[in-house]
Order: sequence, then structure tokens, then C-alpha cells
Amino acid sequence: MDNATVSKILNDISVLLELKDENVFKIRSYQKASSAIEHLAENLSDIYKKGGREALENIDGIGSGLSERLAEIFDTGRSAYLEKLHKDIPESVVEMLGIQGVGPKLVAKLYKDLGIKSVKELLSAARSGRLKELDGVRDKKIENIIKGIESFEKLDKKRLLGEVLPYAEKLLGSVRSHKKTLDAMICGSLRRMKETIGDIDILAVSEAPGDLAGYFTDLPQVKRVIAKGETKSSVILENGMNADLRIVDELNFGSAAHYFTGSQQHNIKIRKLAISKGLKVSEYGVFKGRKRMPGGTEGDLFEILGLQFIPPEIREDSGEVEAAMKGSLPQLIELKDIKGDLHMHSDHTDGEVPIEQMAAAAKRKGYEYIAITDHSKSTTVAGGLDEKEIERQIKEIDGLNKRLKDFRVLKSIEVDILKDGALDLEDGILSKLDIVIASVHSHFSMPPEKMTERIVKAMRNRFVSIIGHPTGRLIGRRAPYELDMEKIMDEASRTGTALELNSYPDRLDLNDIHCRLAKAKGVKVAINTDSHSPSDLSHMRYGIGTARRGWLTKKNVINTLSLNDLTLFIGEKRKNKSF
DNA sequence: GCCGTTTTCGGCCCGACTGTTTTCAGTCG
Repeated sequence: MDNATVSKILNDISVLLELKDENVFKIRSYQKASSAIEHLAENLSDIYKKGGREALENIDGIGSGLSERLAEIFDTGRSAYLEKLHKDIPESVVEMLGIQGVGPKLVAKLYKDLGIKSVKELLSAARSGRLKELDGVRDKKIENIIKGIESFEKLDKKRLLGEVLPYAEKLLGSVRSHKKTLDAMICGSLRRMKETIGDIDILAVSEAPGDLAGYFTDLPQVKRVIAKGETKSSVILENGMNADLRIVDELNFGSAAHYFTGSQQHNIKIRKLAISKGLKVSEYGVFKGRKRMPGGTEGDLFEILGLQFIPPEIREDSGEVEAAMKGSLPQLIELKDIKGDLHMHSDHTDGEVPIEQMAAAAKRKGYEYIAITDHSKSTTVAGGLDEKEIERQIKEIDGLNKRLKDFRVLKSIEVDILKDGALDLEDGILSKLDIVIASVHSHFSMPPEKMTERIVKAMRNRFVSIIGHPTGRLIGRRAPYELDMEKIMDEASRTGTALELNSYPDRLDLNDIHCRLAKAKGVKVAINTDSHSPSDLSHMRYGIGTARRGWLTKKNVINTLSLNDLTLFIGEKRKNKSF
């Protein structure tokens, strides 16, 4: 069983406990454990297999009670506790929690006192006025419930980072354009560069907070105002997303940015650490008794607590606070470290423009090299290239390289890994290329052992320098193919093969957790865009964000190397005649 | 349910906004 599944079971339990009005700290324990497991690089099931319940209890947030629940999950594949909780509360009741402004207390009352079991039943009860039978529910509340249900479905959906970030940046631009705005930034999961985003958080400093709040809630893209105050406003946007604007004094900008960036688990950890030092942390600063400690930046906050600056992307309470205490945080990779892009398509296959235009676009980005990696013949839908067409492309690129100054186009191919792990092209033609990416584009549903063996076999070809989008997932549309990632990584490390972090917004494959595992296993990563047009080159920042979430440094990533060193890396593997 | 350089029991992050309230609970992040 994978960590995501276990994490979800614990989270589901916490939600049901909330509806049962259980002890809030018990609920928080389940939430904390769920989050800890979600961000774990190693497979929890393996940890249990190797070290039993004792090994589980070594993980922060897991004690004897939870280790027992987890042991049952691993031993039997299910949780009797969750099933028992679910007997009292059907899934359709839980779904009502997704409505803005409807929380566990209200859902419990709706279900228990009125027998309302679903969003649909809630809507008709709201319209008929039956909700007034409940204590503390009056006209305004009913009106909000109806409005909440109207945007319920859209709100529920998480969206891709690559969709939301550009949209949020426009919104940020609007906030910044207000005359009284002194400063503004994006916070929340967007700043942490999570692969999917639930809502948009913007923090601002303004000379006239009331004016700015009014301006924000009146923006044309705002569909509905949920809350509007001097310091906090919340709206639903025309695209169905939730956006919050928080306005603070300049003095508090840093501590508010920290608080507003999260994650929640990270904030709790930081605030607990502060308490242990006799301090208090809130969005208004660090306090000793009533006295506010000097300094207003995020850096100051960390410094007062005796911590290194923790980059937003790794604020998940997955070891970053402990590392910052010891001063052992890594220097995370940055966009400017990238010297080239090793996965892009041209109009020879399914790309939109000629090679020369892709090269020009990459050069404008300040890159030193790119690889043109068109598809191979098996990928017929994309017009994959056969040997003759590759020979022609080689000649074209050789010609182009003679004309380009201080830039190099690497001759390459994204070769298909066939069903049995063989490659779509013979070594003879591969050897004429500068670098080769091998990817799976067919037969996605295979037993995990078979899929693992298939990719391992491809890695054993000395011409394969990179495995493209290793899990094949399309976020929200296609599950990753099942494989033994640890085995793949061990083999990648052994053969000197890099794994790709594909930056395409719906791929981000490897994901953040995989990146951390790759780092631990000494596997090199290639952060590529898989660009099909010049504008796709800008997707690199999503790959960098994911890499940073996975604690990667410049040294872990091959396309931070100079062309010369990259060539050495490729050559090193090619020296081996067999694996 | 977790956790412990004061504690194995008694704590557990902190604050804004809304609606229904005469002092606060519920929700959200």
C-alpha cells in the first residue's frame, strides 16, 4: 500500500471524528500523522515490514495508538476503525463539508436533527425554510448556504499550479496597481509551489486598508464576496476559485508572510518551537511576553528562533525545522542554475515550430544548450521519426550549430520504451545522437513488476541517459503507472541514468517526494520542459518549484552542468559495454 | 492520540470574520 493511500485513510478518519465532535486534539493527531505520512519519502509499508510497530513509532506524530491502526491497515489492507466510523456517517454527509461556510458542527446538526444526508437535500431544506428549525440558523446563514452550494462543485476541484500561478500573478498585479498599496505578494500553497492549488492567497501592505479591501472585492473577476474586513477579505472568483486578501502593517509583513504561506503543520511546529523558547509567534510578530521582538522580515523571525531561513517550498513539517535548527538545510536549486533544456519537440513531430525557433527561444532564456527530442517511430500519433528521418534531422542540426554562436543544439530523440523494455530504435542510430531520452508512451496498465522490469531494461542500454516522465501520470486525468520506484532509483543510480522531472504543468513527474528519494539514493535528475512550442519553455519554473520541494540542489541536477560536464556525464555511461 | 532538559498527566498554534449573539460559537486558514 502506498503512502498516499494510508495518508488518506487517516485523514478520512480525522474528518469523521470531527463530525462526531471528538476531542479536537485527537483529531489533530490524525491530521498531523496523515500529513507526515504524505510527505514521507520512504514507503511506510516497507518501514513497517522491516521494523514493525516500533519503527512506525519512531516517526514524529505516530505513537502507540496510531501504530496499532497502521499495523492493521498494512496487515489486512483495510481499517476496521474507519469502516466503523463510516457506518454512522455516510459519505454523502461528509461531502457537505465541501461547502464554503459549512463546517463539522453544522453538518452534524443537519444530519442528526434534520436527517439531511446530502448536498442536494441540504439545498432543498434551505429553500423550503426548514433549516430555521435549527438553533443559530437564521436568514443570512441560509442565504450563505445556498450561495455556497451554487459554487460547491467548482470550489471542490484542485487546479494545476501551472494554471493558477499565472492567473494569481495577474490578480497580484491588480492589487499592486492600487494607489495605496505599498507592497504585495503571493502566499499560501502557491508560494510553496504545490502541484495543485485550492485557493489563492495574497498579502498586502496598504496606506488605506479599507480602500484596498473594497477595491479587491469590487474587482471584475470577483463573483461573490464571502468576507470583507480591514485586514482580511475573502472572495469567490469568476473561475470558481477562492481568493483571500490579507492586509497588514508594514512592520508585520514578514511575520504575516510566514504565517500566510504555511503550511499549517509547519506553522504549528514553528509556534510550538517558539513556546518552548518562552516566545510566541503569530502573524503579528515574535513576542516575549507583551514585548514584540525587533525585526519585521521572515528572515528575522527565523533568526530569533535560532533557525536558518527555511525556503517556502519545503515548509511542510517534513524535517525542515529540525534541519534548520542544526544549520543543515541544503542550498536549493534555483531557476538561474539551469543551463539548458533537455526535452523539447520540433515540427518534425508534434512540436509547433522549427528547431531553429526553439533554439532561438532557449537562447533568449540565457541557456547554453538544448536537446531536440522528437518522438520515435512507434509513437505514430505524433508522427514519430524513423532512422532516415533522424539522419536528416542530424544533418539539419549540424548545419544549425555552425551558424549559432555560444549555443549548442544537442542531437537527440525521445525514444519509445516498447512493451518488453526494448527500445524503438537500434543502438546504431542512437550512437549517432548526443543524448537519448527513453520514455513509456504505451501499455500503461501492466503489473508493477513487469512495468518496473520494462524501465529497468531500458536503463541498461548505455545510450539512454534519461528516463522521461518516469511515472507517466497526468495530474487529475491519468494515474501514474504502477511501479517499484525504489527499484527504479537503485538501478538509475547503478547505471548512471538520470530520471526526468518533467515540468509540464499536468505532469510534474518525478514529483516532489520522488525527488527527495532520488537525492537520498544519489540519483541524478534532469529538469526539462517537454516544450512543444517556445512559450512552453516558461514551464521550467514549475519543475524548479517541484525540485525545491524535493530538497534538490544544483548538484543533483544534470542540466545545471556546463555543456562540457554534461557531455562527460553522458560519456561516462556510454563507456560501459553492458550492465 | 501524542508527547516530555520542570511534566507519564495535562497540556496541545493563533487570530480574523460572520452571524447570531448580549459575550460567543463556528468556520477558515
